[in-house]
Amino acid sequence: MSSRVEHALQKLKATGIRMTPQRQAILTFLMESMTHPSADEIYRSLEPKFPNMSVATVYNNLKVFVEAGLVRELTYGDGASRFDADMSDHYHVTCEQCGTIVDFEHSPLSDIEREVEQHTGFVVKGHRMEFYGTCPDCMAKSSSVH
Amino acid sequence: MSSRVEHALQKLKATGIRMTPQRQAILTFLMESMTHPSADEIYRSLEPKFPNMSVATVYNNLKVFVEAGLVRELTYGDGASRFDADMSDHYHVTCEQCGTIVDFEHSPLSDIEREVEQHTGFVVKGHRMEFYGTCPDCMAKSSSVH
DNA sequence: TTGACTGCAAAGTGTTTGCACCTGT
DNA sequence: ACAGGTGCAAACACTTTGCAGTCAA
Repeated sequence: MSSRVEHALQKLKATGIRMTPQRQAILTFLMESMTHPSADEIYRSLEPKFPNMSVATVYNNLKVFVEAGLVRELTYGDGASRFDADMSDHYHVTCEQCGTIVDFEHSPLSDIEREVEQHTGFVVKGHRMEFYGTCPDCMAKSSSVH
Repeated sequence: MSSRVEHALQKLKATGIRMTPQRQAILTFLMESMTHPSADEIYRSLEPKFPNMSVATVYNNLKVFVEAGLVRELTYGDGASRFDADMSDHYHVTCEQCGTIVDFEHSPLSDIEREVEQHTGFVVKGHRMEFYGTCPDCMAKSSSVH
């Protein structure tokens, strides 16, 4: 298990949150995954290891993680929420064809946040930016259809 | 009725989409509204005028408008989608306390889109940015609680 | 030991769909 | 006339909740 996961587990323990095999498996899976999985994807991925685990447990734990500040919930137009255990500042690029979500590292645009504050009178705590388009794979596929 | 609404109705007609009182009312309400209402809010707002209209009709028509490029669907973490008939480039500022959504005019960040393309190989069609924080009203309320 | 967690099933939301009837063009 | 729209209810997908039994600390 990576030290990142261990660090997260420590953080949970410090908050008085109990450690269970399911909880640990869900968090580990999320932290080691690059694909921003949905609750159902997590559920199905862990099924071999936890055949009796219920979806409710996945949802319950995701909520615990989000509240503990370990995980971020991403909502898109389509169906289910996706979950991201990478809490560093980064944006997402989504393929409209196949649904792939890729990270894009970029320093946060704090200057534009200040602009928003000046124009709206809000106190801005953060922002979220999503790009959408077509991924290289889908581009290749559609261009090969002559 | 504003000329903006009339123009939109013309656009629909040109696409071969039939005009009905319900459809017209939903579109007019959306275009004259500043609050990015949800389907249910639209439904309830039009209830006095159309007591027999069903929610399905609201959803059906919103889908028609989105497909016709007249309306944009906004999804947030919480429950329902919200709909925005302002198709100009702008971003949204959401109050985490009361849920108010305010528009923020800003020239689109096309330079960062190009950056994304270079780093990810995607063809980027657009982006969406949401700011979140506290609105002036809620700030006043919380600071008055000594 | 005991409060927190799990699994299950049932309930809740928001949205879509199937179908008979109706209406705009 | 008739393709397309409406209203209604049932179906859906995702998520939450209630509860009895279980387990980590």
